[in-house]
Amino acid sequence: MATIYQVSELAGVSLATVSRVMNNNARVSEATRNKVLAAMEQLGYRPNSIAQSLASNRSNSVGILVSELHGPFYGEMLSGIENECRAAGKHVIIAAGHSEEASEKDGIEFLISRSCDALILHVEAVSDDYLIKLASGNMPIVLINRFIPRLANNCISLDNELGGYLATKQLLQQGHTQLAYMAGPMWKSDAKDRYHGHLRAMAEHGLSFNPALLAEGDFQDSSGSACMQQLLAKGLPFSALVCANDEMAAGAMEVARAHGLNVPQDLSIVGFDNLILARYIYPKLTTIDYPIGEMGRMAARWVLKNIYQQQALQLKNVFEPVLVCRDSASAIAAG
Amino acid sequence: MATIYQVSELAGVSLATVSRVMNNNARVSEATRNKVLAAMEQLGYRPNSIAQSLASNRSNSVGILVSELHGPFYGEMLSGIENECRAAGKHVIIAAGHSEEASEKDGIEFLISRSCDALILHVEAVSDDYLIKLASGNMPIVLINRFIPRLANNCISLDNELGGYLATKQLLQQGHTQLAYMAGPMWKSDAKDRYHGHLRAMAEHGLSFNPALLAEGDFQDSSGSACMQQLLAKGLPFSALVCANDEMAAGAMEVARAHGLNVPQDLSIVGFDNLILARYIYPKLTTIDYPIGEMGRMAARWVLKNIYQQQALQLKNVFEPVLVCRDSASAIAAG
DNA sequence: TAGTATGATGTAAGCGCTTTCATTTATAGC
DNA sequence: GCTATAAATGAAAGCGCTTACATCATACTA
Repeated sequence: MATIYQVSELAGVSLATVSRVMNNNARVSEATRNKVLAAMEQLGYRPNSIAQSLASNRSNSVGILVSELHGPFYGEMLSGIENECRAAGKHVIIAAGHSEEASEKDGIEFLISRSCDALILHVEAVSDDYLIKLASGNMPIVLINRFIPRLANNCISLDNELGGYLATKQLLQQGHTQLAYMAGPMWKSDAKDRYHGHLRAMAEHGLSFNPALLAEGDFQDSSGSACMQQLLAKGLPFSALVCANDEMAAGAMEVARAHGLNVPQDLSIVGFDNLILARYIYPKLTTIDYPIGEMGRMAARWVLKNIYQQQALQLKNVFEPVLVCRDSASAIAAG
Repeated sequence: MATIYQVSELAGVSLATVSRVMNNNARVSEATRNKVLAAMEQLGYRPNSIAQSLASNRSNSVGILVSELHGPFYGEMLSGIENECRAAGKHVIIAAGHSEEASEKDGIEFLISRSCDALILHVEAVSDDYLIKLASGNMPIVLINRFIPRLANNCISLDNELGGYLATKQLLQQGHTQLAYMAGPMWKSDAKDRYHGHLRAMAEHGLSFNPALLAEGDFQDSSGSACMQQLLAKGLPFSALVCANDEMAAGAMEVARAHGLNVPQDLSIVGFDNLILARYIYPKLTTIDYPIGEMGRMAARWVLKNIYQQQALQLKNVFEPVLVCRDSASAIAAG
């Protein structure tokens, strides 16, 4: 690979001048600029971005930490971020945190040591305090899907409570009165918030929540199946089920079908996230849309605006989920 | 951030010695090593990997180019690669090529300029020649899901032809004789190979292929729906449909259902890829398993073995797909 | 006991770029 | 034509590391 030095020699100018035309951050005469560009062209010169980063202490790359690289949810998010960054000439470096504290911290350290200019984090296991401390350092961070009051400006989050509320309200409005709730792992704030939304809707309709109709899963479809088994085993009647995410809803639906229950005639089900699979399962899942791709894009914009000085961008910190009506929930049968 | 210099000062040794304990590639006395480790600990030292890369001309990171960041297929693949690399202390830098030649080349250039030690590429738009030329340079590359004879050693591929054959054969063995085929975009080699497998199975069973029962889609579910419409519109009878991938199968299934066809009673459908969605759609999709996660892992191992000298690893270049029987294909109804 | 491996550590020259500061050259004002 | 000012360029010092190579101490050999 040609280096800046060879370019400068060929063009008959100094290193500094070549650097100037690359970065166009200082005046260079038109004639010199052309000489340099020609030399670059001729040598097939490509700047070594590692060296640029070391020298400038800026890497033009933003670090992203997600829980997993697979799964529809993170894929959408990554894609949103990458698109936006790429369009602005910034690059992404990705690490996975696997929802484990040690691994998340390790990933963050890695991204920092990689000289990222900013970090976009989707972390779950790490504490608020840790993040607050991190944010007070000199690495800018933006948090996706997490809300920490003291870091409100750095958070791009969804109103999960509202989502839980909307999901439940839909069922209530369809006449259901006996609802079961399948929660996500309660140590995750989104799982908790969604559950609280559910409770609020119930209360608003004057219904008391029956703890026996609550099951706690882990957001995976297998746990949706397991929870459904549990719920059914209790023998308590319920005509509707609110699931804290789509995957558990899919697992639950399968078990329901195996038990001879028709969805939605015998049991209405509402999910949460509006993953791609919600359109594939049968019947198509009524769910709450989580605009994660859009939120990823917004996080990227946050970075572009705050770190790369693209002032014009409009930011939005909290997104509101909306209900997507499909076929898995219907009005309760007469009687 | 503390630098190696401060560590060396605190420990009372030279820069070189600190570097030696970090890399453990030279003997350092136990006493010195401990002093250095203690100093690192005390300062919370983390090596600056940019500087390491620049100095050593190795980055301990492998570049990955995928077509898209979202979608179940690439997610699995990325996840497989990341897991394997992470376990070996290597990191991944990801770029998306969007199946466009310019974009793929650009991504490759980016990864090269980032001083990756090797590249794992899932490219579709770029020519064989380009890749052969690239491989002859000094950046090691491994290709996933693509087979180029002259680069056979660098290819981790699936026997797509066999997959197409197996899918078709299953249907044939179930007694079907009138099969339709829904292909992927024929300019993609995997789409072509799968189709050829189909033809081979047909020929083997003495059946001639009816071109009117061929539809070419683009691997997306919407095109699966569109192709199914086309096929149905022709009014030609067929009792089974082989789809070049699961997503088109899902789209096709929906349209079939809308036309009052029961799957599999009226129409058997076989997909390809065994994406996660194959288990979610109803009826569950009979399909060909594409072990993409495993192949990603293998690509990572290729790099570990060939670039990072982990000799012990066992490599495998071509994977064989297997049939996964679920509920969307059944023996043809009597008569 | 001198002579020689051998192990442990230090010295210093880069890696390819950015950026400050100094210097040269062009432009304008009078 | 001569100075004051601005514009264009060059020189050189890093950025935080790695890695020959040199040096020094120690342990063996004969």
